[in-house]
Amino acid sequence: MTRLARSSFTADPVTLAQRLIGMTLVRILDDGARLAGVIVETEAYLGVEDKAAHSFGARRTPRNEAMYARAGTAYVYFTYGMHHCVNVVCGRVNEPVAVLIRALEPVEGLDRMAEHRAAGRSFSGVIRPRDLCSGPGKLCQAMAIGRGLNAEDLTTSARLWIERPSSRRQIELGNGPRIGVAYAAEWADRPLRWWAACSEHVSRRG
DNA sequence: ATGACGATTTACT
DNA sequence: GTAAATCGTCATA
Repeated sequence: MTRLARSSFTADPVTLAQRLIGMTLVRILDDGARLAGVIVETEAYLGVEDKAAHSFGARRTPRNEAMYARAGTAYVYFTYGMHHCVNVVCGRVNEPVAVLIRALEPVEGLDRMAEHRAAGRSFSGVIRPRDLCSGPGKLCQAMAIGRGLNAEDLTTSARLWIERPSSRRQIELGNGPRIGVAYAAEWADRPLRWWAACSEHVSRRG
């Protein structure tokens, strides 16, 4: 497993969203524990023209500032009053495009992930692996990704990065409209979401 | 200062 | 399937 370098992130978001499927997201906790999951679902956000993107119309605020940073920067934001989502910034500097990581197949540290997911919920019981990281908010909770990791440089960070597996089989991809962007008018139906067709860990199929 | 709104998840009918 | 939870952010005044 080798960490992805800057050059792997400078692609356009449509290319990167597909390229990231099958890569591994790695998170090192403060106590040194290692959590990891294979990326199985992504969405591309195309920037100033994209009505679903936080950077639509070249909007630039303290919240989305990280979208304007170098490719390979993490953009973590808080939404719905209770969830975080993590993106990988790509493209060129000052071109606010990114890829949202929507689901992981958990592979390391499942016990710690379950602890994180169990916190603050009424249901107390066993959490099935497929409920650990099968959504953008879920995976951030499971991997303890919060505001403290916003603007983190994934190419140099000791806490968060992406690895390429030593051997990766060809992965069949599903493709369809993005989730939760009905407000984006003609951009709502554009097929900018991809997932690993064989995975049981995606947030939704079709 | 105020109000509307989420790149979601969960519980419940 | 539908609806509630919950609060930071941003546009407007």
